[in-house]
Amino acid sequence: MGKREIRQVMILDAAEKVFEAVGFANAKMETVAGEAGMSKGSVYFYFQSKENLYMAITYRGMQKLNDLMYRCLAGHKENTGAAGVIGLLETYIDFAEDFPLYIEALLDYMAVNRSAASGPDGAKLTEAMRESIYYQKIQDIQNIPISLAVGEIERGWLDGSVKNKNKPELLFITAWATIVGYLKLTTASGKHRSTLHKIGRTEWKKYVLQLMKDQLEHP
Amino acid sequence: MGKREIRQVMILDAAEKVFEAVGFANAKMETVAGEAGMSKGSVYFYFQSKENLYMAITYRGMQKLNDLMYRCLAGHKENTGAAGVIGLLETYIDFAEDFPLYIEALLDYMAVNRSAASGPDGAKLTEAMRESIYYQKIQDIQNIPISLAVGEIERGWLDGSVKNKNKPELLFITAWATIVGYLKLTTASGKHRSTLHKIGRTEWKKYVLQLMKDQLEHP
Amino acid sequence: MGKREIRQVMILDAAEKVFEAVGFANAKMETVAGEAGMSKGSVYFYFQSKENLYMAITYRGMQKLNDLMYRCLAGHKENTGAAGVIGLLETYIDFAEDFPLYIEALLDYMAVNRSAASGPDGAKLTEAMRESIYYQKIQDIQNIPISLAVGEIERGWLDGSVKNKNKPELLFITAWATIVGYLKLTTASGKHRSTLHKIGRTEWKKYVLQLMKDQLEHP
Amino acid sequence: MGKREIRQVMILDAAEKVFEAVGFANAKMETVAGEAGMSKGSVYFYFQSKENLYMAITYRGMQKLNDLMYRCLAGHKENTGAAGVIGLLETYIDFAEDFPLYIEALLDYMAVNRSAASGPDGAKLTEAMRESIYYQKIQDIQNIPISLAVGEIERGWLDGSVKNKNKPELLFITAWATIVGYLKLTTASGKHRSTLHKIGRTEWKKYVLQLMKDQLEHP
DNA sequence: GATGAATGAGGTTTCATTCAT
DNA sequence: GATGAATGAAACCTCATTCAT
Repeated sequence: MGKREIRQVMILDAAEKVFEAVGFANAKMETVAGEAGMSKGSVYFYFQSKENLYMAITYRGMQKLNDLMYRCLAGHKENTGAAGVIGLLETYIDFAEDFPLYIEALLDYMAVNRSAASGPDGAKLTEAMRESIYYQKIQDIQNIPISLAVGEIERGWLDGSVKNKNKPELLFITAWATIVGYLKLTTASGKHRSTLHKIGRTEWKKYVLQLMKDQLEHP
Repeated sequence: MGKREIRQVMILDAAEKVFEAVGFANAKMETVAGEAGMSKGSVYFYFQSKENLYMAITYRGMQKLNDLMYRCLAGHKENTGAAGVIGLLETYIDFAEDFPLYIEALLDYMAVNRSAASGPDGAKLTEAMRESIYYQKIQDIQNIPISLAVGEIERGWLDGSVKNKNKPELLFITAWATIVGYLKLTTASGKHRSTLHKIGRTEWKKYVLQLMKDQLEHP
Repeated sequence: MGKREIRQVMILDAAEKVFEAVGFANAKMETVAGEAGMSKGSVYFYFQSKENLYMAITYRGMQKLNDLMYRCLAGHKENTGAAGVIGLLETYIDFAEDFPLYIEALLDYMAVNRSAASGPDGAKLTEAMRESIYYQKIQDIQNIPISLAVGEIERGWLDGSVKNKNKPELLFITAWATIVGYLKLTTASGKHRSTLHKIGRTEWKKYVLQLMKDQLEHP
Repeated sequence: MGKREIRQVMILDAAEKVFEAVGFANAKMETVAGEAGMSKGSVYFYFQSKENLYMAITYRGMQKLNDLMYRCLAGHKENTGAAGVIGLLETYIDFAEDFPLYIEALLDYMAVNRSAASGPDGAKLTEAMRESIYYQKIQDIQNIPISLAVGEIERGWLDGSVKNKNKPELLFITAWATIVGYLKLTTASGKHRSTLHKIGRTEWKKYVLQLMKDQLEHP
């Protein structure tokens, strides 16, 4: 890894820390630079705008997630499709716990992506994000997770481990939503996670995965 | 309703519209005032800061939700506890679809509430919100929905309609998370809702409610 | 004149002073605000950008020039066309001496106006100027001086005072260029005017007007 | 020409191109370096500051102009003084058309030169220019053109070709101003030259030279 | 000598909030 | 009470200049 890449990583690490702590809108580039141990100018040298920096982080998060999912499936080659699906979900839960900022970023990305032609105001942020060089890069890989999950569900149909005949997307999105929602309910600025109404994380995770398993096997 | 209250409501309505359209951070008090058909000074006369205005909206949302839930239960007095729970969930789904901003606001409130002592920076937002006169008012009523749900589950245990013996909170939070997550996955700035990966809203709602029913009846 | 107009004028006066002293590019909005005895925010309240402020000044200059020219012609109704032309030129010379910044601004305006589709870089200034609300207003009145001059020359043809049968524009533009050029040769940042190579201003003015007179009468 | 000189020339050529395209204030050293096919560091190695680079260009322009004027007079040794003067003017017109940036630079130089002690602010530019090593060099040769012209006029007096007995400077400065002014009226950023109010360049040049000839012969 | 990453002062613009009318 | 002009603290971003490699 060249010096250039190292410094880029330093900036990304610093930015993640800052964005996670105070949120994108409240984060100052100055703070990011300070956290990275360098000057504002350098941050702008490597990333050209605040939005671009955010998109770079989003890209990193998407890559990380895809990487984890591929890795997970690699370990489930010999297992049933159902096991693969559950493995992917567990991977996602862990990812969401470890990198809440990435989840936030990916949700923001989806929102931007969805709003084809947003209103007259507040569109500047959206515009700036779309102009980022990372925007397209993310486009290219954003559908990998859902494709993998759908693939595993279909594999489960063939090997008999998945009996639920609803659309794969229906199954997966519900699971996805549950995880995202749980994160939202228990996270403050992505930083502080806590017990919610007497339910601990481990307990919840076990319950949800069991629920998903039941769902898959439900005829 | 006196003139004062009328103007307050006009401001709240306008603020909701604006916050929903561009998000709290990007919203300008000027825009809110314009949308409300009055001057910035008036907005500050009735609400003392942007954060306070947001907390007022949050309070309004909380009241609305509680109202709907009470109303729902009133219609389920003769029904089983399970039916009551499902009714509450359906109420919440509809509430989330009709007032995504309220959901957002309530999540923000929970986040602020949770972060006991946030970091040295970025604490300003949090601080300002906690100083709002509405903050305590919300505190007092924030647990009503979950209490009602837990109550219905316990009633279901007694009348035999709920067989799942997991902690009531576990059941309810999972359902809650699923709904919140789905909203996050399909909403951009609270404004544009769309179909996600071929799954329509009605289809999804039916599926989720069925899933919840199965969960409750699962021994 | 309402309070609003008064403050606008105060800002314009201050801005003229600052722009004339250091040039548009080197002028700071802060300095303008200070010179006007108010805050930066106020300057932005009345004029929305630095470019817009400059265009407002340009518009003011154009209005001033037109006003002086109309006034001049009003005093020459009984005179020959040739006298009218000379009057207009004298008016312009005096205008140029009294308000060198206006000349500068008008030249800038013409340059922006001319560069229909400027190059890829440095076009931002141009773009910002064209977006000013004053840009169109100037468009509408920019041709008045030359029209008046051409009109006087044609009147001179009829009354026999102008014998030069070249295109009126040729006569006028040459005169115009001479004045503009002289200003350029003797002005530093529009502020300091001095004697150039032993030739005083009065001497030069007399000579140039005589030259123009000769030109008009030249068959 | 050594390698050093070659690189200097490459930088000067690039800088001229850039300054002409976007103007000195808007030009970036980065762009200059890129246009010259080398790094910013190199540009700073050969020229020590942006202002110094501009002064180097100014010096180059002054040299070029003087060279052209000497060359012109060399071809007019056998001709009358009047012919010499007209020749010099034609040389200057062509020079102005071919190198508008040089004209701009020379005017800037004169302005700096004139403002003995400019105001408290905005003096930085001026100061930086005066500190350039080229500043003095230009001082030494800046009066050559006007001296040559005055010389030719005086020669014209002797040989009878110039009958106008006004101060030579008066004659020459008026011609000079006309040319400079015309350039200002028809040039945008030194790049785009266009027809002004139906008057083409050739037509104008012919007219102006004739006008000058008449002036010289006018008793 | 050449390079280009690093710096940081400085500039424009925004917007929550205040307050005189 | 209502208004909207005024304020000024930030925040983003630029770019001339430096300097280690």
